[in-house]
Amino acid sequence: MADKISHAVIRRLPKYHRYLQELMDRGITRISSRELSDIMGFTASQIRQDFNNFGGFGQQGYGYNVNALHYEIARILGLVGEYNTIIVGAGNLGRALANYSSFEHCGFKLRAMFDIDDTVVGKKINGVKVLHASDMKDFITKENIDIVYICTNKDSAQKTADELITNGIQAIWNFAPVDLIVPDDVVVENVHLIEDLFTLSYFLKGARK
Amino acid sequence: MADKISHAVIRRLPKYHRYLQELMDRGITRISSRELSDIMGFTASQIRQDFNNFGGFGQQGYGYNVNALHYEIARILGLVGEYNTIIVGAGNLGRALANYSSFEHCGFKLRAMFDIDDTVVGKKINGVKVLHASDMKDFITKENIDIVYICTNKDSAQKTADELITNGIQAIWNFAPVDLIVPDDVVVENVHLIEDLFTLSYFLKGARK
DNA sequence: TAGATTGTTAATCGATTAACAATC
DNA sequence: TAGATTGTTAATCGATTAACAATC
Repeated sequence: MADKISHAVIRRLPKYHRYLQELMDRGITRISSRELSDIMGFTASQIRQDFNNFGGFGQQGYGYNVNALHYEIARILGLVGEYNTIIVGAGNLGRALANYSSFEHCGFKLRAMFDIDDTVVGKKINGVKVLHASDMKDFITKENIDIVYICTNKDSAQKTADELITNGIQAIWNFAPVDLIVPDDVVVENVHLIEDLFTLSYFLKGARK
Repeated sequence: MADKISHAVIRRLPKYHRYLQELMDRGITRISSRELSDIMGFTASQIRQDFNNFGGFGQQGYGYNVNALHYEIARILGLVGEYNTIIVGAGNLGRALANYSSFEHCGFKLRAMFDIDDTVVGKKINGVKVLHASDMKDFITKENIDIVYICTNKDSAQKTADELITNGIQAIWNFAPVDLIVPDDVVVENVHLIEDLFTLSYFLKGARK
């Protein structure tokens, strides 16, 4: 337990969370690593290894309690409380994310959006105000913002990130097609959609040959 | 060269493509693995290994020709021609993707959108018609559709995928929060946004401790 | 108790890094 | 030719899988 958990393990946690949620929804209260292996496609061995990075959540001869395990993983992922979030860039993508209610349901509360375009500033999207980017600094500190979704174009992304970090932001969800340069204590999660599409293209080409 | 290229390598190709594009835009015609290492953050050794999976694109004592290398990677990724695409699900996410012109610029041409909701069917989004899902089968075959973006809710995603595959679709970009079950010759690329957000939450929680 | 299944150590596998001979 | 840098082999590192003793 403890030490440094590998990135590979952490990336699997949300998937465990999702499948355990589904089991709960179906009223299943108990599951073995073998059964979880069957439905998730990881090996039973890997599943046990993964969980044991964080402690012994199971019971020999029985398996895992679905509810308890789900809760533990939620806790590990930091999903027990709420996060305050904002979106920078009220273009198509920013607006789509604002309309996406799944994040809200999981505790990621959208407090405002920011843009520099006067045609959107002042409007509301899904009940959330679009403010001018010049008000961002004040808003972040006053409203205790935890996470920022960067939905600007690629040329503004780094400058935006710099300003956010200066004002204490430690978590950025970056949708702009650039690799942001940030200090060690800031975490960035990139969503580079076009790169996923290219990967798909690679395999499609292979399948056609 | 040849054999089976590892998934890890393939995932890096789009990033090489992006950085080489940038170098081209800046008028740089030549680069060494060492220099590329400096700007991309991969080791020079890894870069050379990666490229050599596909053949010797460099020249000893000189490095790599940026234009030639960029072209080779585009070719490997299958980005030389065009793809016909459709979107299933004209909700917020589907509409955002339809409005996202970057994909078009890279050769992924959106031919139509499909939905079952009469309030959107018949409308146009960014110049693309929203058709009724019942017309999908015909459209796919007539218009030679290569790639489908699934933007339905999670309950409809598998059924949609099944129908698509029955009608010959071999590449799916899945935005619904489920793991689609597909035959071996069908490629699926998942975008599970909420899982990325959970990962961000994990690291943010860690940074705060 | 006997059976089942975890927790955990050891073995294997694959990916990354280092080193260097080949060669432009 | 001398210097630079690739292509490629060997060494290392890390992650996955297998095995099994612990134990519920």
